[in-house]
Order: sequence, then structure tokens, then C-alpha cells
Amino acid sequence: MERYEPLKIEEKWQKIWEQEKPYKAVEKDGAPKMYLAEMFPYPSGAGLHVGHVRNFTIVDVLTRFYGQQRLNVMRPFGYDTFGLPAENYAIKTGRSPKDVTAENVANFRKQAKRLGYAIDWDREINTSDPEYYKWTQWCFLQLYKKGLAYQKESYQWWCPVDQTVLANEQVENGCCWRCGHEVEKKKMKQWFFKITEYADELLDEVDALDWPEKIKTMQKNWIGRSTGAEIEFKVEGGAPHITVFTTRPDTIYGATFLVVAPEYAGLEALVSDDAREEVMAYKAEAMKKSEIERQENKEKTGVFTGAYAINPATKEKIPIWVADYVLSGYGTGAIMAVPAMDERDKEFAEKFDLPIVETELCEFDKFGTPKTTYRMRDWLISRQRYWGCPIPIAYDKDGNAHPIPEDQLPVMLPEIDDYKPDSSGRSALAKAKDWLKVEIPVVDPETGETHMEECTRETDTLDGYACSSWYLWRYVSPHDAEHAWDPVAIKYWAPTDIYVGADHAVAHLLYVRFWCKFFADEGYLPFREPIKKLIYHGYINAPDGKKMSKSKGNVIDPLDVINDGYGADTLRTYEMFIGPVELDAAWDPRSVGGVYRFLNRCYNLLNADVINSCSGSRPAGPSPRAAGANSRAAALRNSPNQELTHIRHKTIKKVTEDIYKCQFNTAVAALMEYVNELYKVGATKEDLIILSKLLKPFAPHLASEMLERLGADDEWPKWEEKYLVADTAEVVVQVNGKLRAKLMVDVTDLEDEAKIVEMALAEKKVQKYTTEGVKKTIFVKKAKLVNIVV
RNA sequence: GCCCGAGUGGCGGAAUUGGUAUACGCGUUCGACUUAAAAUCGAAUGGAGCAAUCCAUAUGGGUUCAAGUCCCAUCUCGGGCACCA
Repeated sequence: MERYEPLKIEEKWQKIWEQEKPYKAVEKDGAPKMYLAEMFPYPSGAGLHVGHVRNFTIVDVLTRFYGQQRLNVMRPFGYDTFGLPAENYAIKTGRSPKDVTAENVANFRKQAKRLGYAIDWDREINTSDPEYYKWTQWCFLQLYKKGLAYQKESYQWWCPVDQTVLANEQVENGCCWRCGHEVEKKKMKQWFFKITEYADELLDEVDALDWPEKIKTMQKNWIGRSTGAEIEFKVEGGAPHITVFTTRPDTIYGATFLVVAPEYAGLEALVSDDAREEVMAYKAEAMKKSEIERQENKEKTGVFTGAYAINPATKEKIPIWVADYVLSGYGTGAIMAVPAMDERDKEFAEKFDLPIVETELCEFDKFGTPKTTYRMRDWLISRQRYWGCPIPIAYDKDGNAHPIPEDQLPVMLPEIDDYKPDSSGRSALAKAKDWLKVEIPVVDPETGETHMEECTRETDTLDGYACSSWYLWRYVSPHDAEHAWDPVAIKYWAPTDIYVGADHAVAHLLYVRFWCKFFADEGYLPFREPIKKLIYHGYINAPDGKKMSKSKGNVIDPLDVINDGYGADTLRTYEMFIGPVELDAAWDPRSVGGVYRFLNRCYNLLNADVINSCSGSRPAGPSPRAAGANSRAAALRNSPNQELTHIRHKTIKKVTEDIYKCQFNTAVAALMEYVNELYKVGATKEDLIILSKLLKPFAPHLASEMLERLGADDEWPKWEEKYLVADTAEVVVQVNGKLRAKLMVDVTDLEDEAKIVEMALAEKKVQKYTTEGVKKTIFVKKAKLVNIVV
């Protein structure tokens, strides 16, 4: 008998797929379209890891599944290549990030091909390719034109290690998401995208999405809408008014003091001469503290500013304090403290001996104007780093920003020698002297006239998340030189039907939604939500359950698993079998062997002897089970063809429904059961064809080989309800809810409750318990169960 | 602290949503083939007991003819938020 040699089979089919391009996606009428994608990878130097394999294989199983159902599927592939790791590696090794990236991409492509994915390789994109980032810059300019890309000077998160600012979404527990170092606050002029403009829509449309609840909740929390009012407090002595935000304007009678954040812009003007020294010292202290330190010390601190405001309700004079428990970035950076109602204000009042008065609630909007605020801030997009998409902006001699005209795009990233950022707070691009100068049309802000002027380019680059905020639309026309995305193709393919990832619950997945809404408003997209269904899967951990990491030396290299002789089909099928898709799972090298054995058994069924002898009306194969066999095996002995048909259709149904539900582990288990049955009773050719078709999404090489030898196509099989019901059924007999006997009955008898109950009561094992008489009997047809209550 | 999830054999995990608990796989044991090993094939495998039976889905109660599934309380683990006024 021929042995199962996965490496040979896989090489053969990968060559065929490379040459014949069966997965090329073309717009066409007739079949409905199905557009699937994974969150494209950042191609690191280490190559593919088992987590990528899980991610890509989920997409592949679905792609093949829908493809076999003859939907018009599109499954592209791409690389998210801009970013710090490549740049840092380049600095360390003295090589250019471009070269390093090109190598990594080539390696990723090779490895992805080795896994046999049904990718349309003509739709490959790379965010650091000028052909791609030209359109990232175009997107920026559209946002800029509408005032949704703007500059603002404010305090920002700064990572001292990576020497760049970070978006709120990139700060995790007060630390940089990249390097883990504590972040600091730094006052800088930076570029932002006005995502808050879409806060309401982003929030309101979350519920309708076919996404995991976990992700939807995180997005809702992140946006964090609260409704309340802004109330203006006059300050004694003529300093500017203080506007506070509160969700409880009705408690204003209990507001006994105001508190402003240390970063509050009007603080200087407010503070009295007596208090100035102390207040400024407090502010300096607060600014020095990292976010973590501020959070750790929950003990309230603060200083009196020496100034007083007038409570518009009580007309009383109330003191103004500065304290770091008030956040500068939220609301107005100032609050009215109502210690009788609010725990934090109460704690503060008690500590500093401020008055606490019970408040009578008043009419909601009497003293304020209604106002909604969001926890979400605008998206900070400038990065002081080299390896990113240049921001298409230049500054005139007065420092005013002007857009680079669209016909000058792309603003190419210049080749430089030294990528290292320095302490100037500017990126290494500032050192590219020739590149910095550019002549562009400039509009005079006073006369409104346009003239050409030599300007200086922006040296910040865009946050990598900007590059990945629109790539799902680039896939529909990846080589279009005229548009970011082709208007016809986008209408056909988008939005993405299924998107698969394991990360970026709030950042990326919020940003794509934001851009989608913006470009829909601009008329470039005919939909407002970019992703219909999101599959958010778990990580694969090391065998000890810990995260895989190079330093721990517990990394499993997927290519090693393949080359050890298991092959890609085993690796893929194992990762689908490893557990429920949404859960983390620990790698188990022994279970990989189990899946290999399963595929091996599939292959062995192909053995010519089996096929030939089974093609007749009665399957031969290994001898049927001997004594002690269960009732189904008995049924198989009696009417093998009928029973086999029943099992076949049951398997088709189970595998089909499980894949729809993304329950890949139980789909694989059902295939294993099917194969076990076929081993017991022998397989017909039809069984082998069905098995191969159902197996193809998981193990496409082996299945293709089997289908070829069987002379069959890969069209997804359908089950028929009539075969799901066998002609005999097993009825369970319980006494007081405990299993006591089983009956084999004709299916037609299932309609006859009286007959079944009579049969049940006639069972010896049942009669043992019914000597005292029977109170009642319950027959559940659906469950094929009788319960006798005594 | 607040809000969600989840606790099932030696292990990863199944259970048509209230109806045969432990599918499938791993591991273990025995057997066949082999000079031998690997591979492969077959059998057994929740616990106790010779058995009939009894006990088992984190713990304790409850509802029900029937509970892993529903309700209440407790414990443990995971995730999210965490001075957001």
C-alpha cells in the first residue's frame, strides 16, 4: 500500500496552484460575492509563527468552504510594513528599513505559500510601497480638506525610549504598547484626526454589528459617551470664567468648590499672588509624575489657587482648587465639586476641610447648556520616526501648514544614512536636507491669492494605523493608478464580509470604522460599516500555557512542524482542531501526531482495494465488529448501505453547520468520527468523495489529491433531511430521570406514544423499579425518551 | 472597587439549548503484526465495587417528571474598565 507522503503531495498541488491561479478573484454576475480577509500581518524577521497560521487558516477554511459552495470568493493578502520594529532593527544592524522589509516580505510570502492558502496572489499589497502610500497620503489630504486632520498644541503621551508621541489607544496601563516603557506627558504641536466627530455614530452602530460582544463592549467603553451640561462659573476679580462639565447639573446647589486639572490652560491667570509659588510647584510635581504614579496614588492631593468663583445657583463664593484627580483631557478640565453627591469630591473635601452641604435637586438645565462628552479623544497621528508614511504637508516661511498638491503625490520617503531619532523631538527626516525643500502653491491667508513658494516639509510620519485604516478597500483594485480604490470594484466586493484577527479591539477596529464613515460621507464608499462579521480568535501559547517568546525559548516554528514530515495539512487541521476558535490554546505536540494519524487514515481509505471492493452495493473492508457491538453497529450489519447513507448525510450536515458557526474543532471531530465509521464498515466511493470534499477546507492538498484520484470535483455536498432519519431509532427509557433501558423501535412507532410507553414498561430492567406502581409517564419525541415516574 | 465570561475525566475539550454527561483527540493499558522497534490495526479506559448497583459536571441550597444547562448564595480563575465628574 502506498504511504501518505504529505510533503510530496503538497509540493505537487502548490505548484499547480501557482501555475493555474485557481483562486484568482474576478468580478462577475451570477454567484453572490464573498470577501474575506485576515488582519494583515506585520512581517517580522522571525517569519510566520503558529498564531499567524491559526489566523490565516481560519480565513482559508472559510474561503474554501464558500468557494466550494460556488460563491464568488475573494481572499487577498498583504503586509503591514511600516513601523518601529523594522526601523529599530535597521538602526541596530546598520541596514536600511526598506531592504530589511523587502526580505521579510519575501520570507512571509514564501511561508504563506507553503501553507497552501487559497489566496489571490495578484492582490498582494504592502503599505510601505510608494504605490500604496501615495494613496494613504491622498486619504490624509481628504481628511485635511474637511478639517478632520488638524494640528493642535497640547500635552501628549511621549515614549522616551521610542522617542515618539503615541495615540491614547497605544498607551496601555501608562506604558508604551511597543516597548512597554512608561510614557510621559510632553507639550507638543501635533497632527490629529478628528475621530470624535463620528463618536455618536461609531457608538450607536456598534450594537448592530455581527461582532463578538467582548469587542463591542470594549468599543463602547472606549468611546464612553456621557451626557450632561456645561456650566459657566464667574471668577472673582475678573479672571476668565471657568466652564465645567457635569453629568449632574441638577446638583449645582451642592457645589461648594471648583477643581481644575494641573494642565488647565487658564490656571496661570487664575492663581493669586500669594498662592502662585505653591500652585506652580504642585503643577510641576504633577507633570513630572508618570501616568502610573498618578494612578497608583489614589490619595487625593491638591492646592488652593487663592481664587474664588461664584456659584450661579447659590450666589455663594466658593474656592477654586487645583488637583490631579481632575483630568485635563476630559470635559473642560475643570469640575464643580459636589461632595455631598460624589465620592471623590467628598474624599477631597474631607481631606482639605471644605464644606459639604446637602443639596436639593433643581431643574436639570436651569444653569447650564446641555453637553455631551466622550472619553475618546481625537486620534494623534504624528510620529517622530523615519519608517512611516510621510505626512503630505509643508510649511511656509511663517510656519503655516499647506497641503502638498495631489498631483505631487507620493511624497517619497527619502533614503538617508542615519535613521536614529535624536533628542530634537523631530524625526530623522529632518536630516534629509534636500528632501526638506519643496516648492508648492501657497494661499496667502490675507489676500486669498495663490503663489508658488519654497516650503519646508513636515518631518513627522503617519501612525501606522493610518496605513491600515483603508487597506481593505485597496484590495478590491490593488494596482489602480487612478484611484485609492476603484469605484466599480468597491461596489462589487466591499464591505468585507468576514474579517479575522486576534488583536486591535479598539484601535484598528475603531479607526477603520471611522474612515469608512468619513469616506462614505465624501461619496467614495457606498456603505458605512467596513466589516460585516468579525471573528476574533484566541492566541496559541506554548505547551506550558505561557506566551511563546524568543527569550523563553518556547517558540514553536510552524515551518519546523511542516518540515518534520507532518506537512501543512496536518498543521492547518491541528490548529483548527486545537479548541474553540475564540479561546487561547496551548500547543500540544502529541496532538499534532493525532491529527496526522487522522489524515493518514483518510489517505489509507483511498487504497485501491477498498475502493474497488466497496464500489458495489455492499461494502466489504475490515470485518464488522464482533460481539458487544452497539446497536448502530448492529444496524450497520443488517442494512449497511442505508446506515452508511445516514452517517454520511449526518456528517455533511454537522460539518457544514459547524463551519458556518466557526466551530472548526467540532467540524474536524465529526470528520474523524466519519472516518472511524468508514474504517469499521468499509467505504464506498461516494463516501470517499464526500469525505474529500468536506476535508478540503482543512487539508486542501490531501483532499485535492483524493478528489483527483476519485475523479470528482470539489463542490460542497448537500445533505438531505430524509437520510438524517434512520429507519430504526433508539429510545431511552428513564425511571425517575435515571437511565434504565434502551429500546430499538421502528421510526414510524415514534408517533405512537402509547405503544412506546407499553414497550418501555415491558422491559425487565424497568419492571424492577415499577413494583410499587407508576405515577405517570412522560414521552419526549424530540429527545426519543420516555421517563417513568414512580 | 465596578461590569461581563467561565469552572465538565490524567489532559485539550464535546453535549441538537432543560432530555442517554464525558463525542473527538491526546495519554495510559492489553492484544495482533514483527527477530525487535517504529508505524499500522483491534480492544479497554470517569470513580468505587466480584456483581447488581451506587457516586460523579467548583461548593451548598432550590425549581422540575428530568439540571452540566434555569434560579439564589459562596469560592476560584480569566477578560474589560478603573479618579471620565
